[in-house]
Amino acid sequence: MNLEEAKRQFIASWGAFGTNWGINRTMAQIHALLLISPNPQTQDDMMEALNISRGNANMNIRDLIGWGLAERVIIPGERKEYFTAEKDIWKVAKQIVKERKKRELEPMLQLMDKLEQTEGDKRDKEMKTFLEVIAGIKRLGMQADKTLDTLVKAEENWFINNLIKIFR
Amino acid sequence: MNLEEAKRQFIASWGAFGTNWGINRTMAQIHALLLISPNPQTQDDMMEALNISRGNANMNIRDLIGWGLAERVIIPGERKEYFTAEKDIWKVAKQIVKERKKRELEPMLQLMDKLEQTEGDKRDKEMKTFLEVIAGIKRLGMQADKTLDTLVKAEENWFINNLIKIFR
DNA sequence: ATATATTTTCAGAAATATTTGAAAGTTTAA
DNA sequence: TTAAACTTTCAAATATTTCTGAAAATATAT
Repeated sequence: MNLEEAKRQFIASWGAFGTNWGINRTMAQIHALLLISPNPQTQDDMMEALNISRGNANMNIRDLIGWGLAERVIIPGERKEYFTAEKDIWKVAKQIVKERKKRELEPMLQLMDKLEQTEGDKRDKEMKTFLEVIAGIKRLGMQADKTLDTLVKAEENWFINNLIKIFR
Repeated sequence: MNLEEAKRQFIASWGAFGTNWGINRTMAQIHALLLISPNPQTQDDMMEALNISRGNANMNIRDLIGWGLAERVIIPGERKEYFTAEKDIWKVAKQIVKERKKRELEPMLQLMDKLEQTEGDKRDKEMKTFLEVIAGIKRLGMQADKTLDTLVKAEENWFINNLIKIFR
């Protein structure tokens, strides 16, 4: 397989992969494109490479920036804006974990706190089952929260060396 | 808040939450319903509780079973099939990790292996960047694969006690 | 100031994913 | 058997998400 074909396949697969994780295809594809581009890209570069419209490109580039996965680059003397992505995959993964934690785990824990306050007879079977499930989710969520917090602060080597050793 | 309202909200939120993770709303809602139901439920129970059609219920119940998150229960003397879900959230989480790993991580690593074979001049900047990204993803993926493998074999307490201690 | 380049917005169009419901299939009881 | 109870299937309908493209807004150069 040659490079062009490999890139094409990487971008397509990354997009499909994103779809399974609630990330829109174009955003994942733009990210993939930036990952494998040695130089910063303009919006027009991406529109052409991925065959997408101006509006779509613009919106998804900005979402990527919102996720902390891409950033604007100023190139002196150039009128257009350029964009790049962090290429260290470990940092990328940490960033994604950090964002999803903030956007999803934390709100979910708040909901559990609220649902834990449900009023009713705790000897009732329905009530008991409900509260146990809520408590279980909360407990797991809190563990995950703590663990991921530490994870995003960890350095890669530290992570590999320790975690893999522990998990043997 | 009373129990009925709390249940309603839990089911709705679980469904919305699932959506962010590439899981269809109905499947997540059925799962939520089973989680908080002390007794096994029939398809008709679920159709009524969630206001969904027969076909939708049937298809998603079977998907849940395919994910190992629900199972059929035979109740002697009853004609209808009943369904339950594992209520230990730690086991549920492990099961989800196990399935997603099999369905997504493993195929992704296979793709990286293939893309790593891309032919071309390794001194070319485009080529170099591409191969480095692929290698990075592969490396992270393999770590995750190993780690998650051990995770799904771990017992909850063991996990809590060790991991949280390590990650301090 | 004016023109030109570039970015952003957003209503409608298109694509994708989900759901319905009726018909076909299967199982069980008598 | 036969019939009733129940489950499964899937084409079409619906709902949801994503994408387009042209117009508006903004920024930059002359």
